[in-house]
Amino acid sequence: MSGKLSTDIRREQIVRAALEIVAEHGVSGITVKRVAERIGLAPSALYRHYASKADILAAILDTVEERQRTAVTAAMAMDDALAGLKSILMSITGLIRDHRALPLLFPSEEIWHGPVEHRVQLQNAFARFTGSVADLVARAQRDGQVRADIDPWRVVILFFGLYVPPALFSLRMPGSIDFDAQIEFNWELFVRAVAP
Amino acid sequence: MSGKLSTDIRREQIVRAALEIVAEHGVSGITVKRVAERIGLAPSALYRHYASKADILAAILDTVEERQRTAVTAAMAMDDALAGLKSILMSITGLIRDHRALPLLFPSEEIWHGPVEHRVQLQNAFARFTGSVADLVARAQRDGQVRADIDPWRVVILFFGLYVPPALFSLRMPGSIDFDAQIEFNWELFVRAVAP
DNA sequence: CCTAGATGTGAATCATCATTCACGTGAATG
DNA sequence: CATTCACGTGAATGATGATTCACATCTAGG
Repeated sequence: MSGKLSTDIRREQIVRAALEIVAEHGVSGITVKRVAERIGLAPSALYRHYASKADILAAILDTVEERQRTAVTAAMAMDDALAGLKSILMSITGLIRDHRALPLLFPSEEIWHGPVEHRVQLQNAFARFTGSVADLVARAQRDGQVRADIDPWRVVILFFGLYVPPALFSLRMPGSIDFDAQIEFNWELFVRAVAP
Repeated sequence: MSGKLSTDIRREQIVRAALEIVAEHGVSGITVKRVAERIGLAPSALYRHYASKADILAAILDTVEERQRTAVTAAMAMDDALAGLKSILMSITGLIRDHRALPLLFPSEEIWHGPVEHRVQLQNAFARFTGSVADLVARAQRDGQVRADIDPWRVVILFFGLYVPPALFSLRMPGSIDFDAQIEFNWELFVRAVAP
């Protein structure tokens, strides 16, 4: 019906479809059948483009990882460390707006107890991310934007608290929260909390 | 081998086993076979005690809900509203220590797209919880412990940020975080952030 | 002691899922 | 224009999972 398309396009379609499915049915809701019918193919056709379902998951992780990486790189290049932190926060919230699935992806069992490469991939991406955030915090401390008597790593965890709950709320109780306004609110209180 | 036991005991065993499994394999990892073998029964035996797997999930929700409810009730009875908030935070972290599964339970797809009763049950428990926290925040505002110019509901979401990320971190990257110390840290910065 | 109802079991059923494979088909390239 | 190869399909296959059921066995109450 819908003609043949190149593997490049199909791979993109598959990742996009899978990400949508995660938002609607969770990571364990990703099913070869579901992905296939969402892009109008027979299940078996997916194997022309990815060797396995695990490969699809890996591709999802790649996609998200790359967007996160560019966001972080841009933020690290900023002069104002605190502004860099806010830039990361904004990039992440943008990412979450695009893929509401995101807050379900990190804790998902399929990744953590699936093939080891998934775990390693996620852990590496995560270590890079938290490491960069910690760097920014430390820089902000040197610049007197953040009180110097606290452990940057602790601040990183607190930083996650700025967007994870809003993301979960807007996924699970949509309408009960104004995502952007809440992020803005959380950021302001965060700045207050860590101010010297 | 292990003799026959009363349904009351079996039901408790089943819920406990299922909760352990959630911590190890995620909510979608709950399997009749797994639960059964963990308590030394044949899979079919579970149906003597619960009508279905969905019923087991509901029982899990009941258990967690009840502990949360008693914790909140105690906190609401306190004179000092801010101390009440901290008391809730401490109860929740205790709950999380007992059932590391907890932070996976709330967002899980099995609950949100399973039988409608699950969704309703969870939403109600959640509404009760957030409502109580919001009450405490409002009281703290009246008592001058929290600045009065902010929306209590926003503070509630921020409050979640105090324990959700630490819980996820200690589940997924155990050893990378001192859970109790991080909670204490987050609480202190929270107090600073919302102070008048 | 002895029976009835509560517990427990293994086999069977039906569904879903990932994956494979022998077989079509279309489009670009010579 | 013909061929080739990437792309697509439907029908198996083998796992796994929830659930049922006819049948065993234990145990409490008479």
